[in-house]
Amino acid sequence: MDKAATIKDIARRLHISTSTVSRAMRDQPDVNADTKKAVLALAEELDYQPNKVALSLLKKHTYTIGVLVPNLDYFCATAVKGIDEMALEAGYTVMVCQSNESYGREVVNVRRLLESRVDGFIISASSQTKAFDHFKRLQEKNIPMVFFDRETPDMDTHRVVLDNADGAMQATEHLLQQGCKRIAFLAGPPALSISNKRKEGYLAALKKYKTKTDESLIVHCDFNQQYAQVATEELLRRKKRPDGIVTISDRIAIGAMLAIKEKGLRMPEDIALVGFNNEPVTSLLSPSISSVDQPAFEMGKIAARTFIELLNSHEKPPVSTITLKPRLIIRESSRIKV
Amino acid sequence: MDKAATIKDIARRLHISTSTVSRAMRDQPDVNADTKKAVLALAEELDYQPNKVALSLLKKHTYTIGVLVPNLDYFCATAVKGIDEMALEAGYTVMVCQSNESYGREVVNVRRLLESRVDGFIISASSQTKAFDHFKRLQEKNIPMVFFDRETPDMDTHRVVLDNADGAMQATEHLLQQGCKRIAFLAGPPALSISNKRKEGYLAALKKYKTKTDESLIVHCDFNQQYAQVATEELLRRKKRPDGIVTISDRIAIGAMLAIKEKGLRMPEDIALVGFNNEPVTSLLSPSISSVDQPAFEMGKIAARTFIELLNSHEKPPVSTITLKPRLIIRESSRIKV
DNA sequence: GAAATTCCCGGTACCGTTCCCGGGAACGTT
DNA sequence: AACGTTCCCGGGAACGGTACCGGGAATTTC
Repeated sequence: MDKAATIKDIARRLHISTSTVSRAMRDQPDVNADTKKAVLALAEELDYQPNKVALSLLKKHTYTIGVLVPNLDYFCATAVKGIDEMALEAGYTVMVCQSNESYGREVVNVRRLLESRVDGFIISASSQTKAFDHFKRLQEKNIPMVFFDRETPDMDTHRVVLDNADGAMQATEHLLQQGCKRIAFLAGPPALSISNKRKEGYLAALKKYKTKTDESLIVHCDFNQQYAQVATEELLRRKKRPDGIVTISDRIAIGAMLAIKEKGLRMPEDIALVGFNNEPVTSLLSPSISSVDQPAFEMGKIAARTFIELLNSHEKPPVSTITLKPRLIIRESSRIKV
Repeated sequence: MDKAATIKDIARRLHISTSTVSRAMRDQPDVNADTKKAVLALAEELDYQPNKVALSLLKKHTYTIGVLVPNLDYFCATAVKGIDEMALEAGYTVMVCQSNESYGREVVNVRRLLESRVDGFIISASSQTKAFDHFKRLQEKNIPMVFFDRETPDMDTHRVVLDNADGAMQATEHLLQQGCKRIAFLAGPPALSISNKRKEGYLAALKKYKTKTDESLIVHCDFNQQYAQVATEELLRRKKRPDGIVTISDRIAIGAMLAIKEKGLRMPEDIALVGFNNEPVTSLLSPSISSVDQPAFEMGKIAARTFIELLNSHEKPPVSTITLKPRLIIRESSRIKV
């Protein structure tokens, strides 16, 4: 890379001081109109761009946000797009790191981003993360951070989350209204907050409708479509098989769907199904799959906005939790024509 | 954010000079074993992390890669994952910017990343980009860059691309072998290199099988599923409707599929269909959609590796073009049982 | 006409780190 | 005893930019 033009180059060629050039570039007072014009002209000619690295060193912030996500699937990619949008508007750039749902990778990524001196973090934690020291260290250093989607227990942080319980509740309630009597719940890793919240909603709906809960109908299947398929096959082999399934993700719902089709059962007549995320694919399958929609793009934008407000306020604001509302999208997989 | 410990803090507390601390931290000679131990211990205690920003200023490189992609859909997200993987391994961090297929946004992103002093760029150009000044300026400044997927005409740059012509050729040839006589081609924006290359492959296959080409069967439909659906509806309304469709993306193929289903036509008996990208969704639809698989993850990894090699070699290596091979995955949408 | 004000500009320190150079102390070599 | 090595260490400059302070010249004010 050729060395880029610096403020010194301009100063030298114009026989003025770097201070003056600096002032001229930033449209500050205390600089003659003619010199300013000369500076600006030469800057244009040399394609001068202020060196953000030097500024970062001086001002002690980098105008970059470290974004930590488990992956870049539909939901996260959409959320990242929202973050990006907001960040760009506010003059920030974004460093995205994927943990691939691995705790070790997450720790490494935090470290790297910290070394790069990001101004703070926007985080959706890996599902395998059970220790939170790496996050707590950030908190001790008073580094701003905002969590979104995947919450972390035992930490006082800003969060932007979905009302997960409500989402699962809507889904479960819907199936109950359609006449389902035995509703299974395909959950994620046992330690995952969103999975547990959704389970609460599922249980609450059953309780509300005075349906007895059967713990054996709750199956943990990671985020794996394959695994979900196997788990569903097992469910369908039981003598008292479920007539409805609520899942915590569309991937899992698809796994379930494959198992149901394989078995030759009809959807929704024999068994109704609801996914979570409202990925575009759900509307394309046949039958199309009902799913709980979460405003991913919005969530990203709000997380970024919260983060930036956090940065700009110097008196530390109290931690806030912003909860967004899910919306059940009913499709063929659960619409029982009466 | 609390101020992080610096090398000066350590030096002061140990009554030694910053030079010595610096040497100790980097395991250099010319430092006594005891002092080194003391430095390391104190560094640990203060959770000292070298300030990369200061280093960047001094060394004139930031160990960050600017990644420019049109979006984060399946293909790009997978490629970015490959880039990320490779970058992490080599000690680089990645700044991902999405252009949302907008030329203006792309220009802005180049500028921002340049201000952030990334060491170079890995780029897949926006489909709306027809002027390349923003890229050429990079080239003039000798800033390393590698293009992947979306090529740019008239520029001598390193590239990692798919053999797009071959991919479309395989798809078209396959349909011809299945007995299709009138094969339509759903293309992308007319200026998009990958679209044009694939068109060439399509035409080459027709020629090879001595099938006469009909320009009216080539329809440009952006990357829009909706538009593809409308375009296909129009195709199907013609008196001499096509009996096969080759598309340049799975999104477009899905649009086409919706139109075909709407019309009540059978796939593949009445009309056969092949997509491009081999997104997971293609295997889930019914009928499942044949698609040309491209090794996105690999492409990302190779692009990153090429980029890093480019950085490390100081004598400028000649521009290289690495071409990866596509692989046609045949599914129900085009498998005609004879 | 002296004083005060305005208008411009330059010098210097600083951000955190590395690198180069120089030099003192201890040791070994003749 | 004089010299050369080796081992450690510190001082300064540099990276590119901004902020603060101080000051000369021109202009205004009384």
